Amino acid sequence: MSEENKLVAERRRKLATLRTEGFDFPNQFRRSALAGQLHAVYDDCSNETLEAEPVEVQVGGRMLTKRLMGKASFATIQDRSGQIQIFLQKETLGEAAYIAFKALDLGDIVGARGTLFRTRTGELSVKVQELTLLTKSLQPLPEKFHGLSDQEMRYRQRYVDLIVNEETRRVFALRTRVVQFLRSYLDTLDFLEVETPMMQAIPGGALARPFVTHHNAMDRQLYLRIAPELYLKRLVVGGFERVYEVNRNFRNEGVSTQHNPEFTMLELYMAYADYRTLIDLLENLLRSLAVHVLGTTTVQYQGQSHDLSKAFRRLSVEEAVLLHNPGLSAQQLRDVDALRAACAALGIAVKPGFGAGKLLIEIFEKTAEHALVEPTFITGYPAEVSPLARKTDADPFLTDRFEFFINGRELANGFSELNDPEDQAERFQAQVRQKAGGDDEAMFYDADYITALEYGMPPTAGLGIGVDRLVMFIADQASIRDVLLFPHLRS
RNA sequence: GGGCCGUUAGCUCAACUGGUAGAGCAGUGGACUCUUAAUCCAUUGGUUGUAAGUUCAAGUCUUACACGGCCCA
Repeated sequence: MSEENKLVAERRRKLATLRTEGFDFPNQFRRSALAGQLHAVYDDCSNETLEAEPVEVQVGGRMLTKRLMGKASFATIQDRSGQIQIFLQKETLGEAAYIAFKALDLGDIVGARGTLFRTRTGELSVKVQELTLLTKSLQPLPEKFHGLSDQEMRYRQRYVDLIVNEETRRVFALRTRVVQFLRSYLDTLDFLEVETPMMQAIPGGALARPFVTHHNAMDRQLYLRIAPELYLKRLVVGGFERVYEVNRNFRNEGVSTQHNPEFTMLELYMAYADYRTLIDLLENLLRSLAVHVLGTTTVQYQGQSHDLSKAFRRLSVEEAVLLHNPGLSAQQLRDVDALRAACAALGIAVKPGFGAGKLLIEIFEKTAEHALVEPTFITGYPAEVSPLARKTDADPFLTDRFEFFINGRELANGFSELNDPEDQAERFQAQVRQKAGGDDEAMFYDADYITALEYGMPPTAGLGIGVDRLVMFIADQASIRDVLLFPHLRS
């Protein structure tokens, strides 16, 4: 926009006038109370009580509504705790101050000193003795009734969304409580929170395309991490037997309602445990989380009710595939030719290098995953697609791995860790062959990680939880962008 | 990557089969000492996402592009 709009110009004129009168964005005003506290403490107080023993307060916040009359006015100010109404009379303030108040704009940030009272309709309010403009707002706020509803602007100008949309504030406050809960839950179990590199020379721990960056001083290519896994397991080798990390992973893929290029993962590693331990841990964690942040084990998600107090469903990949593909038999699930034919019938594009495990997972994702609506643990993932997981003793085609689904979406992934350094080296080599064959999501060979395993990692299980998706579920949001303060958008 | 939908005043939305773009809020001026989506009177505000095209005439039809939303891969 070449010419600034008239509403902004009007406010700039007001600011220029204010500056000539000495306004300088003052910062000495201090509050004695927040709106929410005042409501909590005094909402039950009668007006007689408030007048008998006057409560003087200093409140401050953004002015969101204004109801002007000739000699008295009401306005609402909002602080981090909520809103409170202020009442301004010409008689109390003096004529000049009252006129100055009338010239304020919605969105201005003010400080008010006065006493509490209750209006005739019973609303707790502050009768203002002195009003101070603290910050002049130059940009007009969205319409007061509908708020800001344009999705793009809500994401691009999240600060405006937060000012005017209570629901947005609720979701992000809830997100913070979810993350706090995850930390406290693990801290209680004697897990140690750690931080590991986000810039890695060898990106590992997941099958995904990495972002590439460059370190100028060292003239080296670095990758943004796709997962913290290999570093966290090095710490288990080091004797940190219970560790976790909560932070960002970066994956160079498309954007959707379920994907953002940077997203938050909680990964935890627990020595002297196996994947079953972590299935139980996750089930308990989710149940406790719901009770802690929502006050109930019944979670409503997009019109669907999920009762987390019941034992979660458990099913193997192969069972799920057989359930949704009546034409396939158990024997065929290990038969490359049969699986290849099934993929062709389902319209799944496959590559020549795909083995039975990879083909099986393709069929699972196409036919079964979306149907996992109720909370479900899926177990028995093929070794071919699980290069860091321990093989199942009785059936080395599979690994001791699980994923957790709600509403057809993967929320978590865990397994008994592969701690045999020679097996791990072979799996890395298989990945390198796939990468050479054109699979740019395949893993690199991480020699130092093998060395770490050669020092000996105790039997260990690990779990990763997609925090954004978990928050989507808990906060009943359909899009990942609604649980990310600043989601990725094209610029 | 593919399909469908959307983009109009600062914001929320109208504008029928193509016929010179309207309302509410916000703003401006005025009235009003208990309002709370305050009310009442008056009033300013638009290169209809961008660029082409069809037409006497385009917000409306066509094409391309940009950005967004939903669905699919």
